[in-house]
Amino acid sequence: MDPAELAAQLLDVVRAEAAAAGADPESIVPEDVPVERPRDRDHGDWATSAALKLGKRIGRNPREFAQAIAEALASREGIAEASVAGPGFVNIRLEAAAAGALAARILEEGEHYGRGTLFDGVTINLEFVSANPTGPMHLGGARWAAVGDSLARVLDAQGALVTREYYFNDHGAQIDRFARSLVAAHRGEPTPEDGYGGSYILDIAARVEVDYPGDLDALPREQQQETFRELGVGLMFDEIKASLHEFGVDFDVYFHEDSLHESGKVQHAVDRLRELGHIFEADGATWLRTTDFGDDKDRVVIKSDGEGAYISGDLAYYLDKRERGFDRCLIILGADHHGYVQRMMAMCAAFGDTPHVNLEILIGQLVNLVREGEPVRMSKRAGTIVTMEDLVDAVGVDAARYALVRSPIDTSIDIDLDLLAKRTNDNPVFYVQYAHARTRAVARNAAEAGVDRSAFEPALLDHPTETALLGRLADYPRVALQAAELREPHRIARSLEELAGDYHRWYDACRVIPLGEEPIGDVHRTRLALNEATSQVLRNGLGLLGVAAPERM
RNA sequence: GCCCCCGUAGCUCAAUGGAUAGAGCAACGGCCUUCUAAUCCGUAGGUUGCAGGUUCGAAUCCUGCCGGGGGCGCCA
Repeated sequence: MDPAELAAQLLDVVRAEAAAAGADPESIVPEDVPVERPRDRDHGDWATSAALKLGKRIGRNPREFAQAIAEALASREGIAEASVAGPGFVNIRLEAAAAGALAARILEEGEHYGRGTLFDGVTINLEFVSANPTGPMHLGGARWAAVGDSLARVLDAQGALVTREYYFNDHGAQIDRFARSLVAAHRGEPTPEDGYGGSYILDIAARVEVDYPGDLDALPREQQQETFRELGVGLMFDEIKASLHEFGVDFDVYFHEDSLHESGKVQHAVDRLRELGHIFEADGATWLRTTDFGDDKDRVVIKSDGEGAYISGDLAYYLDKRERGFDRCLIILGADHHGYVQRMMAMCAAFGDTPHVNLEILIGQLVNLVREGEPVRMSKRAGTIVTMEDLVDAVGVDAARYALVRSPIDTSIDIDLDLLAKRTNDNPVFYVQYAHARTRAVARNAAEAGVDRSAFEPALLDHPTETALLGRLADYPRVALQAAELREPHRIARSLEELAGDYHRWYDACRVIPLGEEPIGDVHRTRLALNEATSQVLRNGLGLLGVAAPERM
């Protein structure tokens, strides 16, 4: 029996009890009768706080109500025991056979176990990273790469049609500064006041010199800068793409901001908003009346010099995404951009869309670099950045991705490269990966010893570590669903760590391959199924994180 | 000044409004002639920043304060 079946039984029972108390059974919805994993395993396999939640509503004392639920539940098939505890919790213990049957189901469903239908058929555009091509990928970008890619997988597992998109900002003043820095490097001049330092500028400048077929110094200054801009941005972008690919993150669409301006999409978006009556002219500029939609001030869309303001690109980009047919547009932004959320939502509403539904912005906190306990200020311009490549070199792709995806995005995280490089064992990714490698070792040894899966007797899976392991496996689909609902892939990682712990404890207590002269029995064959089911769920979960599930370690 | 995020074990961090707040690392003590000891078992470690409030129940929600980070342009 899995939680969904138990929940159905529970709802049935609670509705009957509610009716007996004179309440309308249909007023009781599944959300009122949660099936939870008790924190303390001694309390049972599952628990519900339904009596506490509903007691007042239907006018019954919670403990008495819980007692009635427990009694009705205990007589149901597959349930070994149901009892009342504390202020009105109902603790439920399943029969071993009912709990153990899950192992067979997981093996049947294979890589589909844990997938859901929350976003069936919904088209989602997930934009993340979108770092400016003015320098290599830094730690912050690496965090969004890890989180964004994992979130895409988590949403996909709920049936969504996800497009991973990178907004490539190749238009505007920052790019100009980048180009001027390259020119300065080329000429051996010092870095311009507002330019970018760092050795990578010298590298890129040198590569532009090699790539350019003609004589750079024969070009007029303006054209020279334009050449450095075009080639330099291209090189930088290729480098970013390569780093991301190395990191296991590939995008479906790399969207160039320049194309918005060149193709008239900015004008199209402004025209559309004008039709809707949200545009006005003042002080020689064109404005969007975002204050009608909750923004604290109106925003300039077209500056008085005729150039589009930054937001004009966002307008055009958002409209373009919607016109490409995406139901939902998700954007992961760093905390340094949180000030844009309000105006972006206002913009979304101005187009007639629903903020936080058609457009959703996830604000992630920053990654701090720490060295010997002291924070190190990272600055692209000063060249004191730690790149994604540095991180990968220090700890490897799996450990890096895992470390970045294992925390909720609204907490800032500290990365100490020296620490990670020295003591890579303190990264829990190895704990989880080791559990998977162990399942494979057991499988290999079982095959050699002649333990097969010709029998499956779930009632034999009655050891406490087996009950615990099965409960965790049963809980996995709920975690996957929750990760998608809350856009929190870190929940997958945390859950896998718990699963790995349950597996290691089971491994320690229950043998798949008999010892010595002991004959192979159905208990061993059945345990092999549990081993394979655990292996499958670990693979599925690590797959959602984009972290490898090794055969050996 | 206003806005957003955070404050939990020595460290890094978890925890749908639920029961005795949990993991990993670090510390200390145990288990390998047995499917991988990167495992497992045990000990120690806490006024969940502070003060109120909401309720059967608060780390979680509300208010105020303290501390840390970030943001508030016709920059991008």
